Amino acid sequence: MDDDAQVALPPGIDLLWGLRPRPRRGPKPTLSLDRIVAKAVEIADAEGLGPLSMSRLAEDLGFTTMSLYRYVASKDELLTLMMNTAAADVPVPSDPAEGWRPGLARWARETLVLFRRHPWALQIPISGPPLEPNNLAWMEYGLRSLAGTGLAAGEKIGVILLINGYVRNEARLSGELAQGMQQRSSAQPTPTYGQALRRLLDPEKFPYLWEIVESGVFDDDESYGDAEFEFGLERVLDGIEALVRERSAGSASADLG
Amino acid sequence: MDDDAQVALPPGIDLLWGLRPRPRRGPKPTLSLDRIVAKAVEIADAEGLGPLSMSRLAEDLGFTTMSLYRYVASKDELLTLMMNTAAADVPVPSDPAEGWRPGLARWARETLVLFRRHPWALQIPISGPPLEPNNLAWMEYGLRSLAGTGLAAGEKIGVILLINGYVRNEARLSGELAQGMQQRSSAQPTPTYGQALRRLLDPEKFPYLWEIVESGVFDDDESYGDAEFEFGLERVLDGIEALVRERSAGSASADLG
DNA sequence: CGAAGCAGTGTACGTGATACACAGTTAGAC
DNA sequence: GTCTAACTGTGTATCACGTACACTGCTTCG
Repeated sequence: MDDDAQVALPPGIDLLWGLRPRPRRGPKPTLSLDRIVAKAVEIADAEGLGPLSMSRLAEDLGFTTMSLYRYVASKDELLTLMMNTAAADVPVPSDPAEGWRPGLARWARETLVLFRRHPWALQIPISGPPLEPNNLAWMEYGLRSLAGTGLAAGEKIGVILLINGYVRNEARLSGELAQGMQQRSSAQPTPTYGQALRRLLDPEKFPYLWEIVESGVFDDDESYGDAEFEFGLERVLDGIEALVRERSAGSASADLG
Repeated sequence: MDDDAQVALPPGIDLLWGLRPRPRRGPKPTLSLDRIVAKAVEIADAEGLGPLSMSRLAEDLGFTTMSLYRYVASKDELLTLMMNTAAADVPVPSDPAEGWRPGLARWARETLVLFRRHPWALQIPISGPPLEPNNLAWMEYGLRSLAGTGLAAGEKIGVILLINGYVRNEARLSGELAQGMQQRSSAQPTPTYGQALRRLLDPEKFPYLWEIVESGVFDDDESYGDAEFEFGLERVLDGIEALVRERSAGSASADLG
């Protein structure tokens, strides 16, 4: 009648929270979970998720493929562990006097750094809200900034998800762009986005798009930089500020009663 | 010295724009590209991208696996074609008198419908900006609303990408939630997000998250609905409105000279 | 009318994830 | 101290999947 192992957790989550019993007998392990995950992250950082196969990973570690399965139940589980590791560069506790807005902005920038450092983290298929300890710590970090705002619980989550979504999207866009540039500098001649559109588009059928193409914005590779990120972030924060003001006004009058 | 086939386009793009020569001799085809892509979309809509294998697809069509390769160069190409088909429910030309804000809001809602209908479209690995005709038409549709705003070309693109990103994120979130609910109703007992967090979290290490957990928002499956979408959308549009106002004020004074 | 080009098929290969059984190793039970 | 269960690293095997290649029979153009 213990309720500990009652409900199934997604693969790898129990391991991350130390809920999986450690082996007691047997030979000293030569490999280790940490080394496996670290190497996997290293490969994914450098070459993406595609070239990361269990055999490739094992080879880079100097072991056989199957040895990895002594530490990891499946590749799926490995990906979960990698996700947790990617979020391990845990942000410093922010100054409590910092306002919610600079706090969230800082959170957003650090999240962007995370996704730039580990672009594959955007492509891991996610089956639900995060349960990895480091990812939850990251969320906690964001929530801390909202503590004094008087927002309802659901609203706080909404704000966190909104910003996280914004950052993810920016990271994805700049990642795609970087990928395009990389391809262009490689062997086969891939055209610029602007070049491709000029060749394909019928100006009469796509007048508005054509106008943009003609402006030349699509021709330089440098489009999506930090300035765009900061600008969009401010827009999103503006929207949140409206909500915060509304709530703090309401709760202030209630508190003053 | 023709410059037509000079530069390489991503796989499938040439086909979509009618740039691939049609075969002249040989037996009458029994299969067709349209049927293949339609069936592929059907499978992906119903079961996701995972179960969509070339053999499964062929079987459902009543042909052999290899017959598909008479119409499609690779699975990658097939995915591109599917993407284009997903965006085929082309939006009606909007009333030109409609303001930019309701126009963009409508565009956002229709994009959300697209991603709800074809959740797999969010998971197709994208290597760059869209080149599929229907996806470009979709973009064009969004740009039309921005015609009278006086925004610069780069800003218009930024706005379009911002909204598209917001919608993608909301669709992803509600998709994940639906997936979780589906699993919960299946055989193995998967816990609610709230249940899982209650079991894993140390309230002292995650005080802010714990507060949310205690509030119960994580316990009902109904969290992410249309109300949240509309709310967040209005916030994003608020941010854009600020930009538009700034630009129209500037250009107005310039135009009046 | 004859051959070039093409549709659908069958076979085959390479890769990737992973189940399973085996040999050597180690920590406790007696 | 000894025995054995538990465990590590490995080799082998299987299955699913994407796709190259060669074959047969049909169609259309020169």
